[in-house]
Amino acid sequence: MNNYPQASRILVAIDCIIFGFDGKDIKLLLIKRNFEPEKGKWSLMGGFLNAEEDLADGAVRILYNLTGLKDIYVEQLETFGKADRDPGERTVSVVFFALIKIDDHDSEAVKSHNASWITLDARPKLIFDHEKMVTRAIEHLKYNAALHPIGFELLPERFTIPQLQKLYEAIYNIPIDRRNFSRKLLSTGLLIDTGQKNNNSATKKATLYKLDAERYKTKFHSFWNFMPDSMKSQ
Amino acid sequence: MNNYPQASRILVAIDCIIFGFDGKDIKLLLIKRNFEPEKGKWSLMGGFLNAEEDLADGAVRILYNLTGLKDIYVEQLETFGKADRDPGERTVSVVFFALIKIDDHDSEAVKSHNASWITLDARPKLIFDHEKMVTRAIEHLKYNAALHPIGFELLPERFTIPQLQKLYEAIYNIPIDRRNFSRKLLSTGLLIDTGQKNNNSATKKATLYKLDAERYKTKFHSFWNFMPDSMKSQ
DNA sequence: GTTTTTAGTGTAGTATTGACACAATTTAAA
DNA sequence: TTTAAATTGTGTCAATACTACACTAAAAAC
Repeated sequence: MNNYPQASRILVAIDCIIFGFDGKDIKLLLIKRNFEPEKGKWSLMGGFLNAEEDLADGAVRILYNLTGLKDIYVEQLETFGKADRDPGERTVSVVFFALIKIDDHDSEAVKSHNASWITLDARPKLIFDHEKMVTRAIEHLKYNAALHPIGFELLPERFTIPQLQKLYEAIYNIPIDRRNFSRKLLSTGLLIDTGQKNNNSATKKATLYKLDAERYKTKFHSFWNFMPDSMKSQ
Repeated sequence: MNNYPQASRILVAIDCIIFGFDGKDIKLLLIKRNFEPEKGKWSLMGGFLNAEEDLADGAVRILYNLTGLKDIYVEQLETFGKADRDPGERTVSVVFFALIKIDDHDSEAVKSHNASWITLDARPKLIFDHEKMVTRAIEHLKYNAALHPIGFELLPERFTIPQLQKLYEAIYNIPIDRRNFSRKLLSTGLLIDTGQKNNNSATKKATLYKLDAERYKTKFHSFWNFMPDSMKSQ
């Protein structure tokens, strides 16, 4: 069966931008390629879409191979399709955006892929158009974290409001007023007080919250103002 | 040169969702296929990505073929990649989202492609997964028109505030308070009073505005609240 | 002229936000 | 044991933005 004899068949790649948060900095999971081409250079984790594989399944497969995690937050970000983007052969790359709880990942799998967590500031030069992909992903993170409750995906299941604030301060690289932030967050009704306190604090222990899973699902697509208005015009 | 001998080469299609506004309803430009496969059925305008063509150029080419327009608002929306989405052959489709000023298009080109403007409510069953693509595009329009000044792309260069309001009411299918809408719009500083009045009105003639091109560019990525808050939680 | 329809502006009450101060908790050092 | 330092939790007030309204002006039809 060949309905489209004149059309070109093209390689379809999948590349993954994987963000994590260590309590202080936003980090990217990048691999130092130990295979050709471009062996020894830094790149995003990726692979090719298989002939009979759904696109979304391909992304999950590649993310699982690197992190050992299956239930992580993934969004399709954008497809990069400049004709000359891969000098080896014409390749269209579908880029996925993933947020993971950094402590959950399988460090053996990461090590075997020659991958490392690298802060955004310290990221090396990347192959092909991967730097553009990362830039686009950072924009996406900044844009969406202000409107939708995705920040939680980067934190442990139980987290404190100060932790969440540090996360947002890292994303936007600005200081946020503690009191206004706390008021805004609690008013969303997304947070449930677990009754527990954080114990890795050297001073006053903060309350541990968890997400209200039901509300999180139903309200995910609402718009929120997680950030001060002044930030949103940036 | 074949660096990736084991990977599969796949057809890459481009499909375009083209929105227009006739002053009353949001419309979609759909084609009734006069070619195989699925001849006689309704679908989105599309085509295959050429071997040495940039992805974005492919979208512009396909949009130009159908509408005769080159400078239109286009965004990449999402790539659809279910393994079985095209029964003819495995095809990954990159979907583009376009907004056009409905009076500007080349009606001869549209006619020759067997295409028609169809209101959202009246749209027929579409081939493959095109209905999912349309649903996704409508979501995207609703989401983005509330936050960014994209509605203007559907109106003539000179437009009135009541026209703009009818557009937003059509997008969200809700009535909007005239006075609050006008105040909010003018406060963005995006509108320039042309000094002219609309003359296709049977009663009081409305002021014609145009976009402040400079402000439009620099402020495009700011968040705005074009819609009442009550709407945004839907 | 009078009526009908649409456009343009104003205002008062309410809710949200931003900028701030103060009290409470915990550990470590004095 | 007390004190200091750091961090968390809560409260208040003024400014701003939003909502729900009412009124005036312009244009054409009768």
